[in-house]
Amino acid sequence: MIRILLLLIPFILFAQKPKILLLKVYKDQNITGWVMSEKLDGIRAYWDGKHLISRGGKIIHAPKWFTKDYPPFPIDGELWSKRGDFENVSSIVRDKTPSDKWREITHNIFEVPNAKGGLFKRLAKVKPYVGKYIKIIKQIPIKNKKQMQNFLHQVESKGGEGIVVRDPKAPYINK
DNA sequence: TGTCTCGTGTCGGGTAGCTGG
DNA sequence: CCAGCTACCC
DNA sequence: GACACGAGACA
Repeated sequence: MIRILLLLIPFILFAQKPKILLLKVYKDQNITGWVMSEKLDGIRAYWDGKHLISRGGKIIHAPKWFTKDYPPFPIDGELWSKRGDFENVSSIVRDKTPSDKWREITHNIFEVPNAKGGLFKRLAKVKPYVGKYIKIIKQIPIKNKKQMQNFLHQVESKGGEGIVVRDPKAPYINK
């Protein structure tokens, strides 16, 4: 129906590799008190503390210098460059022998697996590591439905894919 | 019974990688 | 080097 | 990801 996506509260565990949370289509639930962010159209990448792993569990060969300052704990986000550049990002990121084009890429974090507390507290753990390549996706508190619709239209007008809304109080459950 | 939701399966545009000629 | 097919991304 | 279907849940 609508092009808004809702983050699954209890999420699904992937076959073996990454424990990834998936998105559901926004229905019409109470989202007051929730947060929203732009849904970036890039490549999902999970950092397990040592390697970047794709949604399907494949290792993403990033240059040494790209992951040099990554944290020792897991973080999850989207490899992205700019709007409407998915094919390019896909190409860069999936190259087995990484090129200098990785300079264009940023890893936009939206989750910190295994961390305690609500979303903001978890994301705060990443702050010391934010730099040229690691970014934290801005989470905007939702005041009401209208404000959310405005944000969605704003994102779409800029060529964005949609927005993600989620409950910041929900902990990251590790099943 | 009709409607809505959710899980599963298939297909598609596009690129990387492997192999054989 | 190139065509054809598989594997992955969303 | 986009669709198409079918099994369940619900009123």
